[in-house]
Amino acid sequence: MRLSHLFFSTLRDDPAEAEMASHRLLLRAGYVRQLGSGIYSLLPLGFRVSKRVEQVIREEQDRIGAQEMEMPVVHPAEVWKESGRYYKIGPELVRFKDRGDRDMVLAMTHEEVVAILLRDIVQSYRQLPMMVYHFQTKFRDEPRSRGGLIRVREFVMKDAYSCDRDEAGLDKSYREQYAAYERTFRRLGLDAIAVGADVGIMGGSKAHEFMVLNDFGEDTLVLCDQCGYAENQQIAEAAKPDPEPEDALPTEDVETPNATTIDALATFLDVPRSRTAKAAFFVTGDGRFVVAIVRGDYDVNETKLVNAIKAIGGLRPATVEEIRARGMEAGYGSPIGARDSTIVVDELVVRSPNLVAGANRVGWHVKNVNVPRDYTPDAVAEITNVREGDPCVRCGSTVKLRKGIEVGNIFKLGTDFTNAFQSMYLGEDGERHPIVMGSYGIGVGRNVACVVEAHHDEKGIVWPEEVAPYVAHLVAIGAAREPRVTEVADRLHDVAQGAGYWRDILYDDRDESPGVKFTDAELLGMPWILTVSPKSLAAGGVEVTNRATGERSIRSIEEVEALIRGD
RNA sequence: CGGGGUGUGGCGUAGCUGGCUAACGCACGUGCUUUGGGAGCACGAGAUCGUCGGUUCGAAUCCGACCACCCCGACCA
Repeated sequence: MRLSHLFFSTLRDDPAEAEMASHRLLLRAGYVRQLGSGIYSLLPLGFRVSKRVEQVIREEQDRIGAQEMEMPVVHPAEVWKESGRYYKIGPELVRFKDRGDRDMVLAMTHEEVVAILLRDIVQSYRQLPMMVYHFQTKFRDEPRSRGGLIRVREFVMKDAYSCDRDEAGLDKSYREQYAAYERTFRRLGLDAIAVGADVGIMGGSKAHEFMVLNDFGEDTLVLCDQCGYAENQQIAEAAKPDPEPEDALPTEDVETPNATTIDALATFLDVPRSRTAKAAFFVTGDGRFVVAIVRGDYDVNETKLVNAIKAIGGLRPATVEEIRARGMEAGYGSPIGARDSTIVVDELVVRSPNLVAGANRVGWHVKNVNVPRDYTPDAVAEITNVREGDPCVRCGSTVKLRKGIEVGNIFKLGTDFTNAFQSMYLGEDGERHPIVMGSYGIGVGRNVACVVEAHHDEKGIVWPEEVAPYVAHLVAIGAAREPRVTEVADRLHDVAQGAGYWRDILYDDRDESPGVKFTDAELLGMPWILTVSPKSLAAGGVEVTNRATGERSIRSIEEVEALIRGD
């Protein structure tokens, strides 16, 4: 590919909006362009990288016997109504009408379609197990996109679906996908770790997320170096040792002016935050009012809270008015005297005697509050976030918290979808059974961005060979002075056509100064930079530079041809 | 949706407080010179200053509404 005709342009200045290295470099080097919030075009270079990433994923899916296919982006809404997700999922599911006034949706994922296909196609246990996958555009109208390709609204995802006779079969498929994912991310040059995760809108019993550590990550991971414990903070269990036992003392009102936060309260009363109880107020998607109580030295984990009370439609923070309407006071809140509320208490609070809690009047708290003596919980559950330095729930050592980006996930779906769609097979026993499903996703563009996050330097991108858009970047210098330069460079470019794994090389044939060409070559990040110049020819051929290590050497033209051919 | 911020040629910005010819660097076109690390000179093209409305003799600048984008939160590959 001649750079003079490549549809791209490099930027000398950093784009103002790009904060992450991957976003900045992909924009500057001409791989992607933004069209709208969370909506990107892939320019030819970006498209090639994307296809290379897909190819790695494809090979690893094929290796475990998954069959590639393709399912549609636009679905009749009936499909999503039948599974119930049309009603469960909020505005991130884009709904519209076609010309016949029929409800339609843009697909966020494809469990429904797979279940329908299974219903049509699979009749007998002999057809199982079976795994399918496709690369397809998803549209999710996310509340907020961010980080360039890290979080977008339209993106291509590899989603695979395993279909088994029973749980044991699902376990096997799940393990195969787990292993395929480990191989996939290793080949992409990503250090991904698998963490246990919440099942979210997918339902099902078990899920792992594959994470790469990154300060811009949107998830917090709880990691134990000692025993290898790794879970998403959303579900990681908090190990909370028993407090010192004390006799329950009588409650006592205490005036606490302006102590609307735990920090202010603890400072004012000169007690540790662990001697206080914190109240957080939420409203569920279906209108229930929830009071969550945790000890002052912990934070509420909303995922655990949602799961503890099976909140429909998630949670949103309650307003001051809503809190007051239930007999409580924001900033001075506790369940004492609460009305029309679901009271969920962290189990540690039940074990902690004589806490300071809100009095539900402005400027006042209550000392020596004890549960269940002073109020009655509707539920007691473990609903706090693990904190940095907490004891590991598995081995007792100390955990650390790190930010991570989710590059892939695997879910044990079970039979929710196949039951909803009556996707049954006839078993050896002559009975009809629901097919047991798993689903497995990898976001292609996000992985491209993560590869750049992991593989760049101050000059630009440094592609691993496995995903590089081209194996080599050929730079011709001093062609005006020495006709042989053009002659040799053209020849190398010709040799590259259709040759080797990459089928082509990038050839900078532009009439630019050497500085511009070298700078662009380093920005674009091909694994090998080939320089043809009067100097290199005099020295015996072509200068070959390894972009990653900076090592350079002069090779004969024949040797370089062999490199390009991939010999 | 709540909070914060930004919209001025392709990119990065100045100008806005204190209204009056829209400026600078890069990129772009032509010519000459230059050619192993973001070249020089000359000439040139390119912006109804996000949109709509208001104030005013006069608005990029002041006021209002709207739109878009970015950042922080609530959600996910």
